[in-house]
This record gives sequence, C-alpha cells and structure tokens, in this order.
Amino acid sequence: MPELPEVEVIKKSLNHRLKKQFITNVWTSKFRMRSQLTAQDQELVKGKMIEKVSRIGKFLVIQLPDSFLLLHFGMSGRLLIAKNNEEIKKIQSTKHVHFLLGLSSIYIFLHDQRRFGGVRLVRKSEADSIVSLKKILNIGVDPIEDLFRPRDFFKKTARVKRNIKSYLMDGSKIAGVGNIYATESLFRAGVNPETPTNKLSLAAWSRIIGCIQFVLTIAIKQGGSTLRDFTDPTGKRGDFTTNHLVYGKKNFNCVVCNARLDAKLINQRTTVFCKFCQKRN
DNA sequence: CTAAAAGCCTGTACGC
DNA sequence: TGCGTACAGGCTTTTA
Ligand SMILES: [Zn+2]
Repeated sequence: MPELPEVEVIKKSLNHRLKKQFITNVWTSKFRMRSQLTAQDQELVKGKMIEKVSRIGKFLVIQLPDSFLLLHFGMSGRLLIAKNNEEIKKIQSTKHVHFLLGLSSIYIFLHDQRRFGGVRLVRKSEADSIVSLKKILNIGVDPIEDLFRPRDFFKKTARVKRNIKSYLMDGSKIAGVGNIYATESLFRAGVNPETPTNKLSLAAWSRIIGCIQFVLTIAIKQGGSTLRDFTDPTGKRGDFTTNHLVYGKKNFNCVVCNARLDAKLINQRTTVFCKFCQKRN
C-alpha cells in the first residue's frame, strides 16, 4: 500500500492522538506476518508511554522510551482506531486484524488482508536514535524530510546503468517511493522509466526530484491514494487517486499529447508511460 | 480459469 | 574477492 504519502497521512493523524498515552494492552494474531512481535517484545512494550509517532520510509515508528515499535503496511495494510467498546468490538469482529495496541484512551489496530506488512520492535540497545534506526533499516534519502539534491544523485549514478524507475523504487537509495508515485513522477518529469541512470542529465534529475517532491506533497494534502484498501485511521479514503495521470491508465489517452498510453513490466511492476512525452532525458 | 494489485525478501547468476 | 544489480519466485487474499 502505503507508500510515503499514505504512511505520512497515518503518522500525522496518529501522532497527536497517541502522544503521551500509555500502552495497556498488546495482542497479535496467530497468522504469519512478514514480521511480528515476540512474547518478550510484547512484555517489554506494556506500560510504556508513547513519546511520539514518526515515519521512516514506509515504516510508521511509534517511539517509546527504550525502543521503537515499527509498523509496516505491505500492500494492503491499514491502521484503524477505536475510541469506545462498541468501536473496538466492531473492528475485532472483522477479518484480517493482526495486531492491536490498547492505550490509555484509544485502541489501534493493524488490518492487513494480504499480510505482506508486519510489526517489529527495535530496542534502543540496537538503535539509540532515529538516525541509527534508519541505518539499520537501510533506508535512503527521504524526499520530503532530507536534503534531496539533483547534483548529488547525478554524481552518485554517473556509472550506474540501472533503469531510473527501479532506482527510484529502491528504498535503500530513496525512501518511500513505490509504484504509484514513481510512475506518476516520471511522467510529470518527462523521463522514460527505462532510462539508465547514467544517461540522465543534471536537468533531468532536477525535474525528476522536483516532480517527486511535488507529487508526494500534493498526495499528502489529498490524504494519499486509495486504490482499494487504503484509508486513514478514521476511515477516510485518499483523494490523490483522482490526480493520477498515468498510473492505472494503460490504454487511456495521454493528457498531454493524446496518444495511447503504454504499459510495460519493469522490475516486475506494471509501469504506464507515454512513449512520446517521456523522452526528455 | 487467469491476472493483477500499494512491497519486499531470498537465491542465483553475472559483470565490473 | 566482493559488491551491486538483474531476474525469477515467493508470500497472500480478493476482485475483475
Ligand atoms: Zn503524451
């Protein structure tokens, strides 16, 4: 799911609700997830106060005094909240709830149909700061939080033959950009997704980076993109989907030149693009 | 019936 | 040698 904007939307909604709340209750489902808390992790977390909620790449980070509680949403994950017994019962009776945190005056749930997401606890003995956590998770430059400079990437990729789309989607290089936002950004930058990074001009890098930042920022303002499952913690769907120009629009007409949009598998992921408008490398 | 969907990890092969 | 990358496959449920 959730690429950077969707996790950012969850983070913004959750931070003010969870800050200074104490963890009273932890529950995990019996289904296998990508990762899940151990019994020891669950004991360690109980009674702890949440300092703040932040984001690293596509991870939601619940910061505790002695550890970081990480939630990843995979392809179909959602975070749900409940404020009273009625709401709690309602969510617990639905299928696909795999993690629960009970807090002083709110409950949060990880709902994940396909279970590509997961939960992980990193103790401060392993990572004592957000910076070292980012290293452990092998997460690259954050497009909206960090310095994201064309010249740096132009230099870094001068000898890298890899295609630009798989580079953008590589979380160890650039944080949080997945299939939707890589596809949309490259269209808006006018760059063919198969262009080898060492063939990109500095000007092309400038457009790519500018478009990534623009698309992500607007997407956050619109509450993210809902394809099927995604909602914010209050159940609201993301409206950025209506601003998609190419993603999911194979065989539609290009909004710029009216030609038919092409689709191609790049990195095992469907990539829609305009072969006429995306030549500016 | 098959294909595809927001992600990412693993194993193997290969080239610099 | 060793690192980065390419590619296939796997994980899983649901919907078209
Ligand atoms: Zn076009």
